[in-house]
Amino acid sequence: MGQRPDTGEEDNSDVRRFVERFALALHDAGVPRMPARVFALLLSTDSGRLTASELATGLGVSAAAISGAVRYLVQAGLVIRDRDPGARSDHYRLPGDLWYEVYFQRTPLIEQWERAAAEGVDILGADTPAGQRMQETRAFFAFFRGEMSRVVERWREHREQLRQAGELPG
Amino acid sequence: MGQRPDTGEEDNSDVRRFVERFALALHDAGVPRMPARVFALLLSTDSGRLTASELATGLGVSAAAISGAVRYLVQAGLVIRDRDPGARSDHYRLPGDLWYEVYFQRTPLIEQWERAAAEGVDILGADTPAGQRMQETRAFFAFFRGEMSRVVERWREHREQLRQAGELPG
DNA sequence: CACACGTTTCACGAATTTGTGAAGCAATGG
DNA sequence: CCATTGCTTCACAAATTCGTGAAACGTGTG
Repeated sequence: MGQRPDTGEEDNSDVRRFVERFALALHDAGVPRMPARVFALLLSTDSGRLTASELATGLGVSAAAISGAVRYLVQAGLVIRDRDPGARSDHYRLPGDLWYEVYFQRTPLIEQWERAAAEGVDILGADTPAGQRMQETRAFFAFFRGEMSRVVERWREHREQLRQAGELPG
Repeated sequence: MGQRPDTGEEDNSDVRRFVERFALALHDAGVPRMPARVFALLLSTDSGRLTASELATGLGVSAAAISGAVRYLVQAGLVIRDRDPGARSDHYRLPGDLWYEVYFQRTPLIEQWERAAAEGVDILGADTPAGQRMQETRAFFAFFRGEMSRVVERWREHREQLRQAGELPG
């Protein structure tokens, strides 16, 4: 954890325990284990930006584990890979507008659910009780997808208010 | 699948494929495999209510697998266990207001995330960049929890509109 | 009351996920 | 140009999850 001053074993141990705990919560939400740990570690660093080597050291795992994890996170849009000109190392960093991006990246997943439900209506029969329940399920996902867009826009507004009220750093 | 007329192997096979597909989507969202399959099967039956034995037959698995799965779903509040007086079998059914209940049951999970983030602020230091990012994370979850309550209330209204417009069965 | 039924629990094998060490590959820098 | 660096890939072992069959348990019914 090159970005954190090492203020002692106990402090470091608290942070590491927190990282693992947060990663478990992400895992419960469906994120595979190593990507969850990488994301939680990035969240817990001052820079929000680490090399693969730093990630491996910070989590106490091999470079191979990091390679798989960051591939997942980059593909999911949860982490951005960049590199300074002339540098040897890729850096992995959090999106600038973090939670906006995280939830924005959920949209294709919800669309996928919506399509699955729509196909379910055909398969089950639009005039059957099961088909009608599935119709409602499709309508819910369509509705939810639209609402999520609005929620994350409102989050930005809300965050701005919190910043002006001094409750979040600006 | 006692509730579905068996209209032929191909039709049944489509439904079963759909169930497995939907279950995979639930699994991607963090639901363990067997509970996801049970939930998807209940969704796909006309009654939305099956015994353990019917669930086992419908999914082609053992009674033991169903026992574990329904324990998870009942504890998560996603399925309700009931029994007719004098019957030998428990039935497992979907909540009446399905998607309202599903998302309502997510609230404790969001609260858990919020608490984890609050603890992270302490651990990382409220005046560090990492701590401030975690402060924003906590604020996001608090905001999101409130918004989710509103979203599911709005869903009910929206669904009522769809019903009156004839786009959903009433 | 005895028996059958409908699970649930237990012990464990099968399947899948996770993460490793070593080799391979691409590119940086002297 | 070439040695070194910083990964990525590969083959596979370790860990975890998943699901089974059999036994145990609780209860409904004749």
